[in-house]
Amino acid sequence: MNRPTVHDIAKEAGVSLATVDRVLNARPGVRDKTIAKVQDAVVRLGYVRDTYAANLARKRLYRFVFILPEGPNQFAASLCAALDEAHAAQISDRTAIEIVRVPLLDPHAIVRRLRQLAAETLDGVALMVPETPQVRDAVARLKAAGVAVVALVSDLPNSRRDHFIGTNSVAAGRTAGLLMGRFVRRPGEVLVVSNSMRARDSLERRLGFDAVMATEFAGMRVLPSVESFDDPARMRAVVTEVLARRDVVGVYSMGSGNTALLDALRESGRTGNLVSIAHELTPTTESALREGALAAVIAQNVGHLARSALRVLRALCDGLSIYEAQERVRIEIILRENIG
Amino acid sequence: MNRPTVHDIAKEAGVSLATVDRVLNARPGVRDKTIAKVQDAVVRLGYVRDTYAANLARKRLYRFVFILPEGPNQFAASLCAALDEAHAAQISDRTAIEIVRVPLLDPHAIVRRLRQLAAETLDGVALMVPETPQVRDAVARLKAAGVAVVALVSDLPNSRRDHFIGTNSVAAGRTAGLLMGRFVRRPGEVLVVSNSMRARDSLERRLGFDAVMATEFAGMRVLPSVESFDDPARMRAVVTEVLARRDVVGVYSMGSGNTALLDALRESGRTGNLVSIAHELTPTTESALREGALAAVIAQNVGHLARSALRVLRALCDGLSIYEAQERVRIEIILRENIG
DNA sequence: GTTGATTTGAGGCACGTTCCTCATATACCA
DNA sequence: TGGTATATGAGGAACGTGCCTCAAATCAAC
Repeated sequence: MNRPTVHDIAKEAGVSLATVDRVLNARPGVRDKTIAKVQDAVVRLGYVRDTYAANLARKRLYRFVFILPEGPNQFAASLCAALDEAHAAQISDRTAIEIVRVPLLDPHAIVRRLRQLAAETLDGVALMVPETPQVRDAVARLKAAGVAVVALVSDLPNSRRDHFIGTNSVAAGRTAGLLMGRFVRRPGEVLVVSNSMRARDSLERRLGFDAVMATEFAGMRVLPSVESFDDPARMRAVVTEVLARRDVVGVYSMGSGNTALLDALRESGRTGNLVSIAHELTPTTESALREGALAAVIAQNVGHLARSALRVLRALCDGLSIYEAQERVRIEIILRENIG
Repeated sequence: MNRPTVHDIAKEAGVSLATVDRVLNARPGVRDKTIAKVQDAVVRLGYVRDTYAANLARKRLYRFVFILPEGPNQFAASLCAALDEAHAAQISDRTAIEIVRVPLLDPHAIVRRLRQLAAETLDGVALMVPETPQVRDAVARLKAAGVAVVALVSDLPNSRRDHFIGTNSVAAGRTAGLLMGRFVRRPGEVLVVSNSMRARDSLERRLGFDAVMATEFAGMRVLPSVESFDDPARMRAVVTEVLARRDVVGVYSMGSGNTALLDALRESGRTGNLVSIAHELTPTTESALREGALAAVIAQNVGHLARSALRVLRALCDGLSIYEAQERVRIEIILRENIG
């Protein structure tokens, strides 16, 4: 009736507790035949190790490192805050986390930092960095050293990462496109801005956005992406100029840098008859939503990202299966009325 | 450095382990002065009981009952499935759950069922039922018997429930209103349908919906609510008639019964130039989204509801604080592109 | 100053697991 | 057949907590 324990396994397999333990923890010195007997009993009884008791006995401490972009990135900042909060709330969790900020645009710095991580003192790493060959190598090294690796927010599909925690950027872009098409009430042009089209996320969002706009809202012309390269002044200047010269009915901001964008929009005095859509809920985008300068925000819940990353890393360390339904990060649509 | 244990508390307070145990578990036979000494040490060291070790020691089993509406309610069905899934995934959790379906429209049956619950064999109850005086009394009885009580999906604000897990219905209605106003492209009338306006949720959704429509989209006229009383035939007939006679540009479905509504809409052949918005993601609404018969669905994630209910009930049983950020259920907007 | 009640201390066993040690049993090889 | 290497068994201590018993200390009231 009750959950079977190691004792039950020992009895069922007709071996001693010590042997069961050796098998369960893959320690050497057991004949294959005996291993099979034990594993058989495990299956028959449906034994599942009590992780908490095991962690108690071995005084386990999960040591995780989070690699996040540095710089004036509000999204990364709120993700940091969410991580701290999740970590504090799960204080009973035997988990130590370290957050490392790296310059996003310098792949070598990222890899240098990854190399410094001593695999012996590390159980898992969560990475929010662009995929480069160097990063792929670094991931392979970590995996070879037995460290769990998850990609966070932005996937590393061609690396050996164990798991990706985040949303599908193409679908997010499609969602933005659908909202844009339905919100805009007259034909015209749509301005698309981004920090840098080198980022995979921006590319994929654009892909999805364009696909929907082209097939379903052919009355609107989507202009080529305008890049700001993390320079607020440039963002302001470019946006101001385009708004003045062209018949813009919508603005889609694919990346960060929304503060400068919104300043330019407000200055133009056209927030009233423009549909603007941005990504990620930050203090900037939230207040813009409330005030009406942004029509919608496409977001991923940072709290969810943080908690998922911690849960998935732990499951990977324990060799447990991952509860996909809980870890799927949803593409959220935030309007003025459902911010809370 | 490490988490303090009861041993550390004993040392810090200058008392024995037994006394610390008596204080922590509120057992009698300790002088007030000594209690204070121990509690002081707890605060000084920041002691937090290791719930897992405690549960291990006392072989704790959490026994929860979920009261959900019976009948052909797709939302309740998917909530059931989500509960089963959450429960299975958290098998290591020493939790036994029982799901009881009650006829929603019969308050007496609900209360009769609640009376049958033996408080001695029960740690917590989650209720998804309309608030009536009888239900309030039943909640008070459960609380008096030391049972944790949470309201699920639909709040019981005037009862003694410990917690509410769900969304703000007024805000959900406002969100629907905002979407309706922005999606509809010409003046006209909006049809609002509901199973029964006696349900608090429907009333509150209508309130929010009307508020937004009136203040921001005055060009549209919102018709009085049409009630179907859980009768698919009636729903079909009424909707078909209204669509034929009036200049309807949008349909807002506040409750369940979407299958019949969608049948009527499809039959009318007007899904193409109607904006229809419904609540809750079910097989019916999901396929309607994909096919374009529904423009949007306002939803709460049933998986999240289920997991939150389990977590909150456990936290209540253990006297732990609730991690609000994780338990806040969001008002989700689902379009064709972000269903996943 | 004694009595009796209350409060406190000391310790042990349990929970399910890990990780030891030490002794014994079995298999293999010469 | 003996010797050696390998497998297995038996048992114990520990992790942090709960819960129990029994004895000792302290206290209040007489």
